[in-house]
Amino acid sequence: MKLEKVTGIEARDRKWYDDACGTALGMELVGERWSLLIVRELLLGPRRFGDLRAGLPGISANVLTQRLEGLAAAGIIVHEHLPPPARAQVYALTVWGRECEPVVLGLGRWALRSPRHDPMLHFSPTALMLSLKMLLVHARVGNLAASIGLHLRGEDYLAKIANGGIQVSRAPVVDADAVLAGETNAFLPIFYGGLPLEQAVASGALTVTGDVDRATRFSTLFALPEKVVLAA
Amino acid sequence: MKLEKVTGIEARDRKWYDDACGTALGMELVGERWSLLIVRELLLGPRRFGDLRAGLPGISANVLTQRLEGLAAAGIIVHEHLPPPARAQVYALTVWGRECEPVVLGLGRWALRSPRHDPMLHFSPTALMLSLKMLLVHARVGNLAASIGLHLRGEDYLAKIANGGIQVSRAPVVDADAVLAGETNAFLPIFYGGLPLEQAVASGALTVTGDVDRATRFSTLFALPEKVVLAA
DNA sequence: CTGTATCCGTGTTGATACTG
DNA sequence: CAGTATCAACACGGATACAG
Repeated sequence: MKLEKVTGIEARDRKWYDDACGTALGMELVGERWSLLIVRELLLGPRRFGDLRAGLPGISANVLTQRLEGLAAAGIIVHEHLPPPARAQVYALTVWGRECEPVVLGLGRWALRSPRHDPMLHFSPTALMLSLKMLLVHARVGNLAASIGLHLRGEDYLAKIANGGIQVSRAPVVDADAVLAGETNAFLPIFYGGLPLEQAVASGALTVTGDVDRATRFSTLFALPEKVVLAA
Repeated sequence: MKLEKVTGIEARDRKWYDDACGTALGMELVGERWSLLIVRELLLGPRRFGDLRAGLPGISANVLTQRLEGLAAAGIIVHEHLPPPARAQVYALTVWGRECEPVVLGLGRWALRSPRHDPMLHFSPTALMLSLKMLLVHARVGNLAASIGLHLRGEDYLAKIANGGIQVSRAPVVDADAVLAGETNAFLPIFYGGLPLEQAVASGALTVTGDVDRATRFSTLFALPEKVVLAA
């Protein structure tokens, strides 16, 4: 073989920041293209290769493989081969990996003040569920308690409002007070654009079953942060 | 079938994630190589081109130029040409840009659990001051009030402990209770490694003037997060 | 279905040298 | 001091082919 191995090592060194600062290390760990979005897709539980591709518009298989290897080598995710007869492989966050959720949410909340944000782009079910956690206006919750199911791209998700906070998970929507179903992007005008839920239902953008009142109250708990005004 | 203009546009598009998720937008805004570290260097106030190069080991001038342009175009920083006779150019965070401080600190705090962290690498004065904010153990502060000056690479910094919290800034060390001076890396064993301040002074690694008692108490307020144990 | 391993065109990075 | 110009590596994304 050639000296590719040597140049490969040098290339890796060049990718690092040589900085003792934790933030620099953080960017080495999850700052590569796609890495943090892979973490995002795993925040609601283990996923398979194909699930990740579906949630990440435009990533190619080889790059996804590389990133998964890198994240696993760093101890942020683990690659689990489930035994037969399940015979599935999944990628899951480690405990430490899950601890970066506040960073993922905080970055998103900050970035959404940018005028550059375009809500018409692809929006994965996981991203939608996390956005609820990201953009809940705590002051609006009051003493509401609700368990709202979301049916997105064939999967069940759950959002639970209790004690002024919210929990989201990928879980069957049984014993939810109400269940919403529709395209992920159809939820944005309702949760963040002030569109009344009943109007979205009337237009056929989504469907509600169960306690419509509670679903309607739920739909008003969220808000996008105020946009930044850029000086010309 | 390919026109050069078209490929140029496609190339730009390729850099983005085409994702409505805020986290993806955040990675577009500050996820490029070096970008978040430039923001870090600006968190304590405006800096000049040369200051940034000095704080960022290994960045090249052309890349720094590109990143500054990108961050300015995004509205995260502004490039200010000061009028004569000052005749200096500085880069400063916008109000919105400053708002990502919690993300910078949170990412650093999370990443420092990695076994990959190497405290022997380059450490900029700004990174040291921010690390105090990042790694303060609130429970240890009690009712301590202290104003500690740090003299780092010819510049004065200030850390103020009050009301159980900490404030850091780039400011003259006048009316500080005590002033510490030394290489940035010399502070790590003291703040995060449990090395007694007096011992570091005895070894000549740094100097203390003023209220040594208070400086010593100050030096015990911080801790690195617990390291992650990686499965073999 | 779940990846892995190629090749290839292009863009980005970083080192060096250079200019105002 | 504050950038710009140039250029050789290399990483990326897309396509494709292929293996378990």
